Amino acid sequence: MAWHLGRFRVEEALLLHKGMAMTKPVVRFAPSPTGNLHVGNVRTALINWLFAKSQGGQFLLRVDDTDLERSTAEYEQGIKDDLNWLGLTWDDTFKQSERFAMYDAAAEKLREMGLLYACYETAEELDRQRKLQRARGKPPIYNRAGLSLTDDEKAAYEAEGRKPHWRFKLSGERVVWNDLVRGEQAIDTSSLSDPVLIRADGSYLYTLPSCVDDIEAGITHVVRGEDHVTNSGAQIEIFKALGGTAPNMAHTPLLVGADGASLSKRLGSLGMGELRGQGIEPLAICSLLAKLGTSDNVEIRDSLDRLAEEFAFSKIGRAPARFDEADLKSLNAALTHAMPFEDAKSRLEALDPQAATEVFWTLVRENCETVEDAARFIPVAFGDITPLIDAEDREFITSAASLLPDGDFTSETWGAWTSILKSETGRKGKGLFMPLRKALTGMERGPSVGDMLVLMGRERALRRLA
RNA sequence: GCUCCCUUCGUCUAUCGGUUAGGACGCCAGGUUUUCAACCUGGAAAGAGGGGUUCGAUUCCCCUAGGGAGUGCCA
Repeated sequence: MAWHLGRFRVEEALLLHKGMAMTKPVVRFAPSPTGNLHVGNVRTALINWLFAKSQGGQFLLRVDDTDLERSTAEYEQGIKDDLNWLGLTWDDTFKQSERFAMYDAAAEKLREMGLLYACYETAEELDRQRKLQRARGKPPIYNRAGLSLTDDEKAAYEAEGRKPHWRFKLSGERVVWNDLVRGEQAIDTSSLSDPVLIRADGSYLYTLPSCVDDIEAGITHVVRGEDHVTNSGAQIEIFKALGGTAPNMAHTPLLVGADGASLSKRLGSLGMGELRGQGIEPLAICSLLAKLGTSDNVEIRDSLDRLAEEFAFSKIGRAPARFDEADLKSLNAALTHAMPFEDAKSRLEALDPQAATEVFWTLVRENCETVEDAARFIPVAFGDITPLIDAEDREFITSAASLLPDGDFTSETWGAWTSILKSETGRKGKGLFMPLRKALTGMERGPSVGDMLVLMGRERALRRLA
């Protein structure tokens, strides 16, 4: 037993030592401004952010807008707005479209090394080749024809008016890394096509700029979805060719829909704007996305900092996790039930200034799944409702009205009133309370009637009992 | 087609060969002397299938099935 303890101490000390020796992580989230953020994107952003914060590191926002055609300023702003709304603030941000000179220099370096070569096939030709290979049961890998082109042949293509696109020459060897989520990971680059780095129109695909920026920004960890694992294999070779060391890699399993099928079809309706419009709180989204697919229980957390404290790559599983909107709603309900008035205040004001009081909020919040649900109870307290009075209860309600205690309503009123009613009418339990609830609030469910009674006041109460 | 990854209650998961297979969410029942919510107590609920290895497999290996991803001049 003693040596056991001793051994644990040693391991712990080693871990501690490693942790202290490790430089603070720098991570980045790199969306393309060609659309809005959806839950999958947000999860990647969140995991990066949580990891950075958990280690006291930096979280950078890199706008991958090398595709000038599809990128828009609106989407870029939308992404930033969404991240801010979620609380995923960044330490620094930059756009790839402002750094073409750096990419040009990197491309030139690769050309000089003989690792970037010109190819002249058209997209259609390449497509045909791939189909042919596939039909023969072979993997559709680029045949590297461009690599053996003579200067004359290239000149002939250029004379035809063809412009080259440029591919990176993969080593053909196995690239191995220790993935923070997947463990030891190996990609056989001989099973990959040499990636196109520069299009025929001279524009860059994300592959090279991403590596250049990661090196330049000192990115220590690339954290993204597992749809990027093969990209990582190729990019590690690019990192090395450019003289950098590849960052640590972490590839998280993708999210799937509640039915276990791909989430992609649903993503359109699950933008942050949509969720916000449904009254979903940022923390509900972050809590779910931070815990889903991990060994932690999926529970609401009251702050991003708390989520960061609990974050660890080792908790993330390797199987795809199901994203269910119903889970989001129930987490949001839990958050709403306990939400402090201050957090709800401005939104209550937007519903109705009268409703923006602490008394009202703490009374109704446990019956709300979203802050906006409070709207249902505003007419009960401050306006008019249609009383629900069943024929068989008519007589009871009339006598109830006549027995209403005098004076202003207080927290004592309800108890006093119902006690009298109980002895006068012989009614008790549900038979006593439910008719009163339905008459006074017009609903079968809701917050405590006694408290609502105080809020609505004598005049409204009498009107409803009449 | 080919390559990679995955498969434990409905869901997220724990289990580092020997457990009454544990927890959480959800669900069901009861309680808390009106409802809802919250809370408390209890309950139902799982190792995809088939082969091995082993004294013993949820755990290790293989096959099958199912799911995810990649295989782009997308990211």
